[in-house]
Amino acid sequence: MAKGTIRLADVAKAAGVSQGTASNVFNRPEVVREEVREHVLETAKRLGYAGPSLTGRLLRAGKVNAIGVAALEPLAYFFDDPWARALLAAVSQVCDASGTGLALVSAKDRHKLDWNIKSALVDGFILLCVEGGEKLVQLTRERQLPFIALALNDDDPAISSISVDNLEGAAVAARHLAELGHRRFAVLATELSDDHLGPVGIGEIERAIYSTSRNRALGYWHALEAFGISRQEVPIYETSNDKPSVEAGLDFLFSAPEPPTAILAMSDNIALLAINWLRARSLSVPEDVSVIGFDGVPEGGMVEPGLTTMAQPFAEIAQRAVRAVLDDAMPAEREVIGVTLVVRGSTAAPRQ
Amino acid sequence: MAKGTIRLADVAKAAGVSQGTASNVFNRPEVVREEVREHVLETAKRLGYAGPSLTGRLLRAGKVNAIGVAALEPLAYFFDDPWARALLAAVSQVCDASGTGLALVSAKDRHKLDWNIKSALVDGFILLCVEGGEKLVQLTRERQLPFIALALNDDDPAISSISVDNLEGAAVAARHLAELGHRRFAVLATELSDDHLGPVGIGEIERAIYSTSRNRALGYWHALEAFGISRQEVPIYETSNDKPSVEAGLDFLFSAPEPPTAILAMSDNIALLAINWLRARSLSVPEDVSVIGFDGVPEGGMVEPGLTTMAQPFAEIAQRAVRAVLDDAMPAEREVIGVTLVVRGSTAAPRQ
DNA sequence: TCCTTGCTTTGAATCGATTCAATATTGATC
DNA sequence: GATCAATATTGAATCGATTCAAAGCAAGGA
Repeated sequence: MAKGTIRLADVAKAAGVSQGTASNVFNRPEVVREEVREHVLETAKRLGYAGPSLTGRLLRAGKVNAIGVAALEPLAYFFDDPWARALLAAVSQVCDASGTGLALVSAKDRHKLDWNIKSALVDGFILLCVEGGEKLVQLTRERQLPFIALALNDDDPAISSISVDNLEGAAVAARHLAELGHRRFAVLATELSDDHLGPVGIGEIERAIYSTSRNRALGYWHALEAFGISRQEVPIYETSNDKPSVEAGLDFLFSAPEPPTAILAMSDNIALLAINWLRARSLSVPEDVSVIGFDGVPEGGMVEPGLTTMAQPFAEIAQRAVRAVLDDAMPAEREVIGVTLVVRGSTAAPRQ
Repeated sequence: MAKGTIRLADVAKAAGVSQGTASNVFNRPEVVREEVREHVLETAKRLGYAGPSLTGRLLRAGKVNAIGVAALEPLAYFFDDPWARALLAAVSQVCDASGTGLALVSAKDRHKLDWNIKSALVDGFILLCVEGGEKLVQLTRERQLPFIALALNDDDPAISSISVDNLEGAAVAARHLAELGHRRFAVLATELSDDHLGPVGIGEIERAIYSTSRNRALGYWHALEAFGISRQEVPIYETSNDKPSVEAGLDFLFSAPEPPTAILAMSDNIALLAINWLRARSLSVPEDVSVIGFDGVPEGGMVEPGLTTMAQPFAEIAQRAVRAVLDDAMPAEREVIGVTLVVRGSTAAPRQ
């Protein structure tokens, strides 16, 4: 099965037509006389021609018809992290519909990622700025291709980005629980700053470098204060969105003299881990403890009890992001999209 | 940010060097005098040159340095199905290490997939033959690129493929439970044939078109018969590997007069769903019912109790597949890899 | 017969880089 | 200052297609 050394030119010559005609047979068949077309096609088959080489074609066209999704994370991140997964599922949906290819571009190592971004055959990038967003943006800039940043922790209006309304979303989440009657809250946070885990104070929140997490915290506070709950009363524990740190956080929070009846988790991932932990301690959800997540990943609907959460409109985000990249039509600077409360079984009024 | 109309030739001219030298500056910098190199680099920056265009480069090189993973499934399948996810995570690991790009090529619609395969910019394909494997192989053949089929339900030795030893793996799983003392078994099967769900008889198993499922069933039978348990005694329920059909299967199996104490699930996905269902019915795992899965997806290790399963060596499979595709070195026809029993908390001796 | 019109086909230019044999330059040595 | 080896640079060919202005051709009308 020697890889075809047969070129379009060979087919053209063998069929006794010009290269231009041969090209048309494959690209605009309607323009060439049926008789000729069939003859060329037949010749091509006889020669074992594999069809116009993509590289030759795209060199001419200048378009790859594919977009890259990039993150400063190990490649497996795309398949492990629920949020990334949900987002990618949505993106692939959109790509599918528009016949656009999807390439995964990622590396935990900055230098490697740089190389990967430089050598990805794509027309543009969607950046998952979970971590090191600015670096990612910077790396991508050099490539001089359209790109759009998702969940970027940076307010630079020169970078086109789409993110969700963390402030308002968090407020709605906290309000939901407060209205159910909860008064003792605790927050399990996603990363606020690099290289830190554990309980965090008020000042640290305000100075947190990751604005996604910061805004969620501020949203919680804002809503709770309307119910007379001061921010001092709400312990916040910073996790790295994985099992060990979330469990450490729960150990910490539930060793307090008055453990919380309501947990505000900054991601569904954290919330799901928390529910597992609580269950293993025979604390029932939602009877003993209510848990609310953030993101709206599909897994939240598949566990028992279902996870109450603030759902991101993944489909819409994906739609806009892909369009923006493909049309090189950066949206009006920073776009902020709302999230909606989805009430399932993991939240209820506290016990009497 | 007008996309660079600046070519290497422009940079070369502006810097007053030949195009060859300019090319060397980017590709073999050590060969050009430092002074010149810096000058060229500087000129490039001044002009806003985005670096050598990939299309031009690859046209020359003939290599894309990327592989495609294809499946006859909706694109989101790669992110939803635990098995696909685990496999892709492993593949991306390998790609990462060798600096190879990864493109996802998929569509539920055969015609669309055809087009996607035709236009994917890759050096070869890894085929996930969960469904419609032959079609997938056929489509890919036309592209005349190296490919390797994973989990192919077809014994055609002309197609290079890698699969796991389903027969032996299933036997080990059943033996494990039988040795613990179980005598009442039930099987929750993955698809045996198209368009069928529900309880299946012995003859149907033997005639099943999907050899993966068939061999697992045969493996179970084989091992159990050594313990004096005939195949007639073991109910088999065919699911489509999703929540509704698995739950229907459990409803069916546990409405029997003597419900099973051990469940043989043909995928971890099924096993995990089963554990959830049992728990919701307050049947404890493993005290009331033992459950064993198949695949060894990471999720199995993250739930409580951990899932006992037959683990596929994803890393090894990925490694071999990627190498085979990249080197165009098809392995010795069909490769079959063993699976290993991983005992966790979901299996134990039955209650007295 | 000549001209028009509409449809096919041709052939050369082009896309943006890499490659390599040939040539130019440099430095060291006698 | 001449020679030689080592190192740098050049320039043209090449990869495999697409594109489009121009040319060819057949049919119909004047």
